[in-house]
Amino acid sequence: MKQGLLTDRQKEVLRYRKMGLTQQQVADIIGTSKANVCTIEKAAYENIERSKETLEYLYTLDSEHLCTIKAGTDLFDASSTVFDEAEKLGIKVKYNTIELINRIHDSNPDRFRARYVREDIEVYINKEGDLFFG
Amino acid sequence: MKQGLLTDRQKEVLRYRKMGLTQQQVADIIGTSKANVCTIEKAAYENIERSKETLEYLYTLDSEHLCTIKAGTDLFDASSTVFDEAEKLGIKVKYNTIELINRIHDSNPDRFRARYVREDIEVYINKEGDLFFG
DNA sequence: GATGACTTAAACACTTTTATTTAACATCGG
DNA sequence: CCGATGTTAAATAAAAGTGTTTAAGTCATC
Repeated sequence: MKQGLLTDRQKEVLRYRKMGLTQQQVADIIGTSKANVCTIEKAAYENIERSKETLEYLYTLDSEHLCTIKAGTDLFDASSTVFDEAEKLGIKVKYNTIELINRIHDSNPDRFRARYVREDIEVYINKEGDLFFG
Repeated sequence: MKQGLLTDRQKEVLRYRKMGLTQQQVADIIGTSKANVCTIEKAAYENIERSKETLEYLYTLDSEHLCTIKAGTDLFDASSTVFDEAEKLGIKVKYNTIELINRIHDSNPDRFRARYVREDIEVYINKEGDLFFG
């Protein structure tokens, strides 16, 4: 059983690229073509994407879909929606408004510009009132 | 490109098992042996583990190694070390002592016996002062 | 000590992923 | 237009992962 999804080759490329090297420079260092570096890098990001999807799936296993926060929504409006939808399902959300907003924000800070959501966020809830964001 | 790491078979088994069925019952439903259900379930959990490891790795990519907390260390001593080492690097840790101890502990509760660390913990830090534990 | 729930190992056919080459294509700044 | 950077497609050999069977192995409980 391999540890993690990324191969040694993929990690190698990722590390050099993170350092700011071009694909050609990485290719020279690890002794291959730039086309190959591109392919390896792409495969690495696909693996990362798949890892995220896999863990996402776990949340949905014992949770149900609560609502979708649409891109452009104000974070404060979104939190109202979450509470309303949870109430419809008869589930008490585990967090107060402040905690809820922090949790949404922390789940992926890149998805916000100030108080506004940049891309759709799927919200899941379980019977205990835990929330997950996809 | 498959979506997520889990195969349809693995998801199927996971879902039935989550419902509380025994491996034998699942085996009867999906038409195979209980030994096979066990194998599929195991493979599913290995894939989940690998997904976690993969995303963990991402953190360490834009972080640098701060220190190693040796097995046997008192958690309170460890937190002092973390602050000292971060200061040497000129990075301000994002958390206060209490938050830090909670974060270390939450990262993997099994690694502790009361206040004592049971196995070595690698600590990584990024420029923002975020900490990650490997 | 038999039964039910679960785990493990070996072997197998099968599918998917990986790294690689080569050759072509897109973009953009100078 | 040229050169650098990056992407893509097709082909291929090697490696890794999957589902399956069979047979043997815990471990707890009645």
